[in-house]
Amino acid sequence: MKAATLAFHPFATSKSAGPSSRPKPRQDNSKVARLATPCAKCNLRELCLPCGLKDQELALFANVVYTRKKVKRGEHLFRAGDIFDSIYALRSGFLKSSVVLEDGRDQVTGFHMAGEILGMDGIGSERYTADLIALEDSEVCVIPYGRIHEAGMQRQLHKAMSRELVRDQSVMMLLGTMSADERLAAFLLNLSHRFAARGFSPAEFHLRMTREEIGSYIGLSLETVSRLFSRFQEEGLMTVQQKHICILDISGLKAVMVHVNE
Amino acid sequence: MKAATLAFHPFATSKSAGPSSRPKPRQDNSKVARLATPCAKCNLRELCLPCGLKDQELALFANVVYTRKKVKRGEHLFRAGDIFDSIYALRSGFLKSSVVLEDGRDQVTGFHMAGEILGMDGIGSERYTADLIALEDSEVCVIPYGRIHEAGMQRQLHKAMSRELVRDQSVMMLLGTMSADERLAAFLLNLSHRFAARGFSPAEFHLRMTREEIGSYIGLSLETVSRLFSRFQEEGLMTVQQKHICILDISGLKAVMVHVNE
DNA sequence: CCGCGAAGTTGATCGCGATCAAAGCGGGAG
DNA sequence: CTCCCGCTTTGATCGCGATCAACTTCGCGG
Repeated sequence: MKAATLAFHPFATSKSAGPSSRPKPRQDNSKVARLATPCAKCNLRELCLPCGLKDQELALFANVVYTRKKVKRGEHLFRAGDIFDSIYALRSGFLKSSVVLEDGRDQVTGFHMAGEILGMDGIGSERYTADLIALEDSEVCVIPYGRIHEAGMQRQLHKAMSRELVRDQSVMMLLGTMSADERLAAFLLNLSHRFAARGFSPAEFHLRMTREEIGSYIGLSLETVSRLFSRFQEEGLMTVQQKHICILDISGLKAVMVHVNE
Repeated sequence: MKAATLAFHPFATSKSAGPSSRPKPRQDNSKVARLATPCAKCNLRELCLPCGLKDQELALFANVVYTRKKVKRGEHLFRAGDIFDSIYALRSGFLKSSVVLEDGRDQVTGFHMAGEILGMDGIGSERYTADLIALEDSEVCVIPYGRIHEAGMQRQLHKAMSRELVRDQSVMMLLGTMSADERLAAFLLNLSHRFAARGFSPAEFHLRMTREEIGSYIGLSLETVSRLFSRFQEEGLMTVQQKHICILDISGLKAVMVHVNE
């Protein structure tokens, strides 16, 4: 069911983009500036929204997606309440989404890596409902929602949204029924899996987020997250040096999720 | 932004359906049995998927939706793993969705009432990912996913899915950052709001689910849910007699969510 | 090079909510 | 009607994870 591992390096693609003098996209639809890397040549096309399209359809889609946008570490791609007009395909980098309650409490609701689609929460209400913040310098493709039908992309969009619904289900599961160890183990396994699907090592990677952000996402305090990292290390499941993670015993981690509570 | 209160009673509509000899829908597309209540006459059209469609488009949509299905209390509409082919519009009744972990733990992931769309989690993987179980005798309209485009309903579907994404966000918020009192208060306010949008009293209603199901949904034990009901009653916020709920002080309930933790 | 602030680690304590247990209550079947 | 079973309530206890606090490490800019 899972597609074969892809061998490319999306996080290293946007370095040669040149100086900051990027041309404004023109309003003239009939003759817009083409992307240096249109979808047909994009490393992420097996993973991104156009996934599964034929060449012909891909060309149509490329007509709609002709703008890129860079978001520097710490900056917002958009904020909750901004009016919705586009969804975004993450080309490179790493972002988090978070929502804020009236009283100031906030929670991280997701971490996003290359190939994922952002901003779909805005379709329903014409406004985005979450903040999207870059955890490292990132680049997205801008997909104007109003033109999605031109490309016959509705099906793909349905699928992307549906997959997000399913992901939310597992997070609800995690927050609703799992103990602290299980949550962290599940979180790490999820990251590992997603890195692997992008051609990176499933065992060794760099955390882009702080302990506090992890804790917020999985419903724990930052101290508990830190303690669990230490304990997993003692138990030989992994090594942790700051944000550099190395999973030594994947099946051991998986076992945490069943063994702990017997 | 919220539509005016609607005055109808979807939960009382399906009684006169007669004996169990309901005709099988025919395969012949050109001349299918028409529904007794097509979308154009349905009480739920302001709330349901075709919401916002013009008469003409509505007629197209009604061509696609020509089957109903009854689900008795305790029965499944579908199960996690079943192959996906249709989404469903809930016409009357009340259902829960739940997912099961390998080790048997399960969690309720949602409660659903008239006008809501079910099964969208299946679009991404061609399989449903949750169990859908009726908590009272219910009736749904069957919407074959493969024919959705005929009706030009993609936009509406996007919106429905997006709204569900946003709802999931608030559940994650609830599970991730709220205390027990806040969770139950938020849950009650949500129910109240949804009943009101369907023309029922926002203050007085009947819970279709058990304490255990509530607890599962909001991440608490059934005992804690029960204790909180008792406490809210002592505090004069509401009355509880088994499953019959009466909210006496809505703003008091809202205040629980900020006042408790100062 | 040093100094400073942000991020992370570790320890000690406390309280919320889970868990175990036992007693009411209610509704449906015979 | 009565019995029975599932749901609910209430009590007593315990443990996980939050919180408060102190200290360390890292990264960055001057």
